[in-house]
Amino acid sequence: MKKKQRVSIKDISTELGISITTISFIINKKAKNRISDEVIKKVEDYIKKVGYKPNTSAQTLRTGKTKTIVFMAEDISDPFFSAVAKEMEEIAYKNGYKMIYCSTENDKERASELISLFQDRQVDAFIITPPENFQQEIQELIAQKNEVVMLFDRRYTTTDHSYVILNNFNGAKTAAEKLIASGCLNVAYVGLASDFSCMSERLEGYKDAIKNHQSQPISLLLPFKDVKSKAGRTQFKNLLDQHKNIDGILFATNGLAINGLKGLKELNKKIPDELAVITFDDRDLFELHSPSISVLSQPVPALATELIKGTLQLLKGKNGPNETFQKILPGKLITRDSCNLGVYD
Amino acid sequence: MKKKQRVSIKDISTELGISITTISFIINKKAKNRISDEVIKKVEDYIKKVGYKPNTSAQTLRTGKTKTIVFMAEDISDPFFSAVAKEMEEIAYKNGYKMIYCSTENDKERASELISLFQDRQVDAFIITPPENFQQEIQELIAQKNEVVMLFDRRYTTTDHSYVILNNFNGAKTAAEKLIASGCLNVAYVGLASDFSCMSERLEGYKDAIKNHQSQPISLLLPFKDVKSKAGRTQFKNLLDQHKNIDGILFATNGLAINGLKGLKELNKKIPDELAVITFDDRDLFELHSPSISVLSQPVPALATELIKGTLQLLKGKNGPNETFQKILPGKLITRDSCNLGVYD
DNA sequence: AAAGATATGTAAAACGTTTTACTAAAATTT
DNA sequence: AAATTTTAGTAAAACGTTTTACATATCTTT
Repeated sequence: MKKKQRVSIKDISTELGISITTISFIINKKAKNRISDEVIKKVEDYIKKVGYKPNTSAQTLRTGKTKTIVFMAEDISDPFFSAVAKEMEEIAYKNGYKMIYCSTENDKERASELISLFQDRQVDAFIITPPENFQQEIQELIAQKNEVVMLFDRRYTTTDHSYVILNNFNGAKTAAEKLIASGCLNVAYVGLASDFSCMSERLEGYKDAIKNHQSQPISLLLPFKDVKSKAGRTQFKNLLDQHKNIDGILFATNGLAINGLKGLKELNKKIPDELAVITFDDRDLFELHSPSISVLSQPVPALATELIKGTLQLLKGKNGPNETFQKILPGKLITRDSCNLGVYD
Repeated sequence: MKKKQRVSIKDISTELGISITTISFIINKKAKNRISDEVIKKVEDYIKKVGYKPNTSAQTLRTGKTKTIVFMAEDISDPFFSAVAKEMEEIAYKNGYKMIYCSTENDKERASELISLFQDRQVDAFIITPPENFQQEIQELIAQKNEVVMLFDRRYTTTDHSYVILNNFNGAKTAAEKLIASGCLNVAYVGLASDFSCMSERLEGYKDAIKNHQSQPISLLLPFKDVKSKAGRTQFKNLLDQHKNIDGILFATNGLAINGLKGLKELNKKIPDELAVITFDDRDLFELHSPSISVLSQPVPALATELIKGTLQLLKGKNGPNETFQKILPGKLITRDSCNLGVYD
């Protein structure tokens, strides 16, 4: 019923007999040394009283800024990304920014379309987990300098840009070393066939950990499309078949681990007696699994905080348009029953 | 480097020597019987050529419409809600709408703040899973008629409004009947102490299923804050302790089930031999669990499609501002190992 | 051929801000 | 007391649309 009429600066102006300019200055904290304290107080009180809120579209139209940050995740319904999204949203709002989420599905075309769409909508910043083979597009996006660009989860070593990522090398190394320490003699690595930095870094971390412990690395790199597929599971089982001596597995993502665990269940493999397991990315599934699965967990709150704080800092742009923000955060090994081999020695 | 300059209607106007008005009419498909086909084609071709996209803020400023839909979920990082969100986003974009997500955390204050915030931002529609004790606020929101309001997952039977929900009664009944059919003699219900319609409907469905099979219903209703807590788990264990004869459990939400399964693990209860289990809401965790857990799964794609289609329909507003959109969709029982008691008879 | 109808188009106001360039009065300096 | 600076404030343009009200030319009817 009561369609309440929004009050505009003009309304305040006529009501108080003060010019629009003056009021705008006061609202935007540009009134110091320009407007008397008396008038400032009068206006501020009135604004509070009537609950005035500036019209966002008018502000955007005038300034070209939308106060909007886009988070383009690989898949926003993935618990890892959605948890990060949720944390960021909180901080963004407190700083007067709204966030929009979307998913690339690791699809180049889709990602390009989304970027173009959001550029039309004049967003101020992109936080992106780029799909594969996307370096060129990211470079162009950065070069245009229309928006702040922050990469997440993946970075390019041959381009200078802002990013927040996990210390993937150390994480993988720690996890693989844990498997070795638990008594594994032949640790295999199951990862993604991908140009993502995080994937090569994890593989390198694994290799570094095992180099003095087993004759050669054993790895399976699946294409993205097979992470959750039966075909992927078959390839995984084949690996175990070809290398009967494998007694430990490091999964590079939670998706790979879930599919892998399904495969192990189908093969009736006993964890950890026959095979110890550690995976990247914690999920409550892993805690509840029988046996519970050890994980290299990503520090979600810290990642989210750094991401959004870094982005906001770049948006303020105090250090010029070429400033970058780069953070590499350590993961944390959570030991559960899936790698307790040593216990049974 | 190449900051490409956005082209405006005015640019097109001066370039083509055609008035702004005419061009606007053509863009908005209001040119029929007003402008010659020749001019229409000329303008449309030019627009395509230069890739003109209207400035959203200017449109909003002029029309008061933002082409934005807010999805206020209980927790957007919950797999169920984020899956629904993702599906809706897709369709919304295709229809020229963008979506914003946020989480109420089942907190009244927070929900009110969010609504107020988004009203300031002039969003066009709210899709809401209301927190508890929020009926009054929802009623007021609807009465203001400034935005389209669509409820999800919960509804109020004493207010006329739009909603899309699961057929909770039938779902709970089907699940409980399955437990009975599997040989359970004493089925307990673990739910939420809540004024949510879905919760009372599920409880009723359970009661209806068991009324001719066991002397009396056994139920535990936990407060929202204890769903994931240790305290909740303790209460659950106490229930089992007080009713030694319980041989089947129906969990009303996946959160309750996860915590409950942890409790059962701590008690070393054998599923399904000692205790059969079914829960609402499928998650890959349940498939992977040992034994795999039977679920009453919600039809996520259908729910999402109905939600967004309904909202878009109301936004078009062909049938006046008092039109409502109400859909109740059936769930699907997915039978897995956790209720295969009968097999062992 | 005059009157009316139709086809084709445009001028200008409005949406609500921000910001540049200005004015007028008061205070300070010379 | 004149010149200068400071203080306190404002007018008006601009951002890019949509839409109302109007204008002109052409066609149709009488």
